[in-house]
Amino acid sequence: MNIKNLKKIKNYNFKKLNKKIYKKWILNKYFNSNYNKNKKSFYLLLPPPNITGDLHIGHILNFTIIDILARIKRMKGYNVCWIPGTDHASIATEIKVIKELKKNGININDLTKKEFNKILLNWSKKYNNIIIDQLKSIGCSCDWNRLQFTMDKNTYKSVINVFIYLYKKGMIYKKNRIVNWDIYAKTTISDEEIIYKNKVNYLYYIKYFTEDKKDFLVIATTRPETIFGDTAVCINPTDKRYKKIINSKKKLIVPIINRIIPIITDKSVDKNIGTGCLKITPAHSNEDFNIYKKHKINIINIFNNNGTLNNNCLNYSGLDRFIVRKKIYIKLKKLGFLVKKKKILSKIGFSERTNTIIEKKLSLQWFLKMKKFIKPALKEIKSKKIVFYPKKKYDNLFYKWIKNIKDWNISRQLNWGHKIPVYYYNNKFVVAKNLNSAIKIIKKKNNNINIYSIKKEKDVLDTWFSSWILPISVFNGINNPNNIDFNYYYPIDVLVTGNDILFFWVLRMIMFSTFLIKKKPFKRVYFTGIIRDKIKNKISKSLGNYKNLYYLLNKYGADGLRVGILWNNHEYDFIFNDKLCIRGRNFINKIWNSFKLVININNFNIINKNKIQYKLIIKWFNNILYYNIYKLNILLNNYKIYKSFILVYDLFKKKFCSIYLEFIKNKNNKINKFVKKKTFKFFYILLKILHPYAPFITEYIWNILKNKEDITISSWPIISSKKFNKKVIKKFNNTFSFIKYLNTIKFNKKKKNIIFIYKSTENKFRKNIYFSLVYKLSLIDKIKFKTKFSIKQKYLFFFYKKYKFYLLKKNIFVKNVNVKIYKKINFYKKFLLKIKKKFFIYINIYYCY
RNA sequence: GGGUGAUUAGCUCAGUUGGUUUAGAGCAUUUGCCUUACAAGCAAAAGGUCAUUAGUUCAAAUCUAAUAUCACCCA
Repeated sequence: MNIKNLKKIKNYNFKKLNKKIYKKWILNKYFNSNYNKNKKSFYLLLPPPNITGDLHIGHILNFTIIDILARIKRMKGYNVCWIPGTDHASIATEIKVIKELKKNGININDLTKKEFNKILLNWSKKYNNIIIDQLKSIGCSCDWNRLQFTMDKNTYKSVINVFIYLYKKGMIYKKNRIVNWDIYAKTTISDEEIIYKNKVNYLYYIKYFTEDKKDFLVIATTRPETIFGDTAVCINPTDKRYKKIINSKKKLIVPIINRIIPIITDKSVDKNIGTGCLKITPAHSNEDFNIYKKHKINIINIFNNNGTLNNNCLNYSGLDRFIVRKKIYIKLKKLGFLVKKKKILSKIGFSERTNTIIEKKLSLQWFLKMKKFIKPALKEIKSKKIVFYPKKKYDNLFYKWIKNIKDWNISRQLNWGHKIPVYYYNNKFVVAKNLNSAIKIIKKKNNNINIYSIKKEKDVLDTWFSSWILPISVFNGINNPNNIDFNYYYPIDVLVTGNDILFFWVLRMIMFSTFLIKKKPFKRVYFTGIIRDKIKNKISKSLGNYKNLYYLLNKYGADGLRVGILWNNHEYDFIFNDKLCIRGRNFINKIWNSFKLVININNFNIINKNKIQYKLIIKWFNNILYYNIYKLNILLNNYKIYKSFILVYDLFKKKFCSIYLEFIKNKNNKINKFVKKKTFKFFYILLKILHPYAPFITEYIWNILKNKEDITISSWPIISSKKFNKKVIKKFNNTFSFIKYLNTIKFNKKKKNIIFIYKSTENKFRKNIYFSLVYKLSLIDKIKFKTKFSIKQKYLFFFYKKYKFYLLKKNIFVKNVNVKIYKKINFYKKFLLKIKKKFFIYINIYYCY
């Protein structure tokens, strides 16, 4: 592009240019990474976004941080391999698609399984493409040759192999247990997918009469509709209130259904909850199920999969659980069994995905034994070889989780996901890679079997079953553990993720990797806070409380968006709004305009004279630039991304633009050769350190200035502490703050202004302040040193730090003399009071003696 | 109930192992400026019992304790 034309362009046109720039990066294969034994590897993994929809601002924060790390490491000469991918998100996607179909008037019950699967597949393709396009538009420097999808052939194969491996080790089993049942999705869900909410509820007190109807117990329950599943009433054996009735060994009659049930005793019953009598419905509560196992009582399931009551519930079968609750309440009241109804506040579990109340239900499911994962994972965490940023105490959290870990329910009653590799025949089953190998195994056991009677397991695996193997499976390290790439790159150098999936994903990856290959899955974990909306809700796909990414990109540009989102400390949760992006865009604009000025300087007339002020300002910026880059590298080594950005922003805008450029530009269009050369040098270095944060605009400017070289593959500046002098920086800082102070004094601009200072402090003053800069940047024309002052008539004195200086009265508007001085006086008055107070106490004590 | 973190300007937040400067930015507000990089800008002003109370110290936004409020995680 012609440089003269550039001057006319007011703003950087990101809409036109960003795509071109990204294409160029891809064409030059800058982001592709291959095995290279001479280079240090740097492995990054994109936490795969769910294909439930497009990306939101929470993803952008996460991915921008990864990109910054990737770009810096690449410039530092590492072989950076950033693997992108998407997650099939079995339950989340399936629910989303069902809802979407419903909107269009399609009921999934009308579709065959094949049709439904086809729709799911098309959905996944569509959103895969959108997500990839969005990742590219924000400038993510991923290796697209290694793109992953958790339902890809390779990952599928890995998942199946892991399942078979664990099954052979005896760690996977099928059993009837109490699980969390989502009545809308009609599947089990994990404990972690339940959200507990405080809700107003009622406690119903119900009379259970003894068989001879002479006596009764009062039972308190929040769920009267479950009386159909009652098979016992349980009391704490130490509860004195019920000693008589327990000893009488009478049995009870369940109201309405008139079932006869025993009274049993168990220490696990809390005497203080309700009346101390607990009705036992073993099929619908974990605690009740445990009691059932101990005491050999009956078990009765009363719910259908959709939350209605089943055939065990008289004429209530087929009705919804909450309708039955109301009906039972009325009936109990009518028959005189109800003692009272009490309002209480209780926590009720909702499904994260469908927002329906979770039902506990006895169900035949696949489980993974977790005990064997504990030891190796604990060992890794205790050794503290995995470093967490920001540095916080996660150890206790991990220990707590690991200690309380239960067997993992890995089966889900869904269509979308990895099918469990199990084949049934004659009420038995085998575990096998595919149907053919299943047949072989079965035939060995029973030659007479009819092949067509063999049926595959319908259930799929929990989404997280493919996620926890991901760091290994992306290199095909499960199917082929000896491959070069896997051994070269593994483990991940930094995992960047939100702290909300610490348990779901981070801990499970540690458990899997340390168990299977006895290696940690990552060296470091960088946690970001969670982005919230105006009312502090978590921004998420399921809430839909975010603006479309393309809207933000069109309005503020990728660079503006990246910079904007970095402007808040993301170590904690923070609230996002558009103002951040405006700030980001304005900063990008500043970069653009500084570029225009630098080009302008290129056309200035060269002069040989070099004034002392220019020498000084270059000395200053030289020092300040190298000092800040030195600090920047320290911050980056400690993974302080937010602070690093603030430093770069401050250095560029406050120091370079506001001070340096303002200083050297002039109306005469003249510049010294040395100044010109230095200015360009500074600008190049600044572009380099800006590049990871704002990759597009810096690349574009670099291309123009450096004649088509690319900044992406330039080298990162590394500065030794010898390149700057802290004392010099301090002297400059003093000078600037002195100038700032002087500028708060209202001078009479028409007269010559002279500062007078005591001769005795001259040396100190000269040591700490550059006079020539003071002359240039303030209204002071001269600094003079004197031995005597006639204060009252002529002069007014001021304090700057330890220095006392004088100005001629006639040169100042006396009324406007610093208000802040009075503030300081107030401060010292208070300070004095404090001391007096202390003295007073002291004197009092003295008098006591 | 247990755990973790937070409380600084009207709003959103920085503030390094206690002292480097009068506790800093950005937005919003007020004032002055279309100046040859930038009005998406420049120059400046106003705005703070650093949640409260006590303690340690020559010195506390920073360390300790208690209290209050809020957020998140777990049961």
